[in-house]
Amino acid sequence: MALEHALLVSLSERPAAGLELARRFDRSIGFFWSATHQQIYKVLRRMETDGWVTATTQAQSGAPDKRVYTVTDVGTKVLADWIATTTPRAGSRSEIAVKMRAASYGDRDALLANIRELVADHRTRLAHYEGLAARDYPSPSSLSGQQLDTYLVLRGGILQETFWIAWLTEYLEAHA
Amino acid sequence: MALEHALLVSLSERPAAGLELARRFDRSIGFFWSATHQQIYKVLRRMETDGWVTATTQAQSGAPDKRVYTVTDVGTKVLADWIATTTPRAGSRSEIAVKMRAASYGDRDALLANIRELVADHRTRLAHYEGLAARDYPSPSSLSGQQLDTYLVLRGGILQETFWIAWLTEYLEAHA
DNA sequence: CGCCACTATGCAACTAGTTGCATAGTGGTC
DNA sequence: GACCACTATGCAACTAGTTGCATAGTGGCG
Repeated sequence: MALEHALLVSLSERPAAGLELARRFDRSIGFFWSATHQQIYKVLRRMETDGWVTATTQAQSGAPDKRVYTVTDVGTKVLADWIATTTPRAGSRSEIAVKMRAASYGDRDALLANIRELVADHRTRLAHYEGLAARDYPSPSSLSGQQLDTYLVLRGGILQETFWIAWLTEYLEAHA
Repeated sequence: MALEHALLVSLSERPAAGLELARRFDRSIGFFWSATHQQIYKVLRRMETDGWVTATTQAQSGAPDKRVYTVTDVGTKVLADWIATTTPRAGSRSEIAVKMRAASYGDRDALLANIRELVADHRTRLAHYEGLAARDYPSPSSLSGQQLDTYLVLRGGILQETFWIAWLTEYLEAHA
C-alpha cells in the first residue's frame, strides 16, 4: 500500500490534479513506483473520503476543469507515521528471468532477440537518467535534505539500469 | 501472468505437488518470482481445468495424500509459445525508494535504521547466493543448456543483491 | 494423554492493479 | 466542416495476489 504514500509525497511538494500526478510518476518517483491514471483517480478518491487530502475544482481555459488535491494535516501525519514504519525487503518479479530459466523448453533465439531489445531499452533509459543527473545535479556533494533524497533516488534508477544491462549482457555473452 | 509459466518450468524439470512447488520457489526460481501456497494451489487448479497439467493423488506414509502435477503435451506447447512472445521491460516497485524520497516529511533516523536492516538482510542473501554458486557451479564456463540458464539466473540474484547493497549504502553514506 | 509442530490442501473475503471504454470540451489542420 | 489530438475524469469488468482461517492426519515430547 505505497501508492497512497507516493501520492502524498508528490502532493506535499506541490498540489496537483490526477492526470498531472500520473505524468509526474512517469518521471522521478515513477522509477520505483508506477501507476495508471485510473488507479491514481481511484486512490485519490479514497484518500479524499479518508480525509488525507482535500479537492478543489479548478476551471481552465482551453481544457476541462480539474480537481486539484491538497494534503491535509491528517495526510501529513499519515505520511510521517508511514515513514516511521518498517519496510521489509521486497521480492522482485521479473518475467524475463523466468524465461531465461525456461529457455531450453522453447525457442532460445527468440528469447535472445527479446533480451537484446531489452538491453537497448535499458541503455536508452540509463542515458536519459544520466542526462537528468548531469543537468539537474551538477554538484551532488553540495546537496542536502529533500534535494539530496531526490538525487539519490535518481542514483537508484541509474544503478538499477546498470544492473539490468550487466545481467542481460552476461546472459547474451554466455549464449553467444 | 507468469506464475503459470514459472510453474510449468518447475514441473517440466520434475512433477510435484503444490506445497513442494512453493518450497522450490523459496529457492532458485523464486529469486525473481515468488508466490504463496494459496496462489499456487489456485493457479494449479486452473491449469488442470485448462489441460496444461494432469494431477494424480499420491498416498504417503506419515503425511496426508498429495496431488502430484505433471505437464501435458498441451502444457509443453503453451510454455514454448510463451517463451516466443516478447516480454516488455517491467517497471520495478520499491517501497523503500518511496520512503527515501519522502524522508524529509518524517523521521529520517527511523528510515536510516530501516535501511541499515535492509543492507544486513541483502548481505545475508548475497552470501547465501554466492555460497550456492561456489558449491553447485564450481566451473561455470563448462556449463550449457538448462544448467547454464539456472546458473545465470543465480548470477542475476547475485548482481541484484549487489545493486541493492550499493544503492542503500550510498544513501546511508550521503546521510552520514 | 494433551499439546505442539509439520505436511498437505483448500475456502472466503479482501485489496491492488489492469484493460477497455465513455464522455466532453478545445484547438489545430487539411 | 470533418477529423484528429490533447486534456481531463471516470465507470465497469476483470485478473492477480494477499490474509486469515479451516481441516485433517502423523509423529514427537514431557
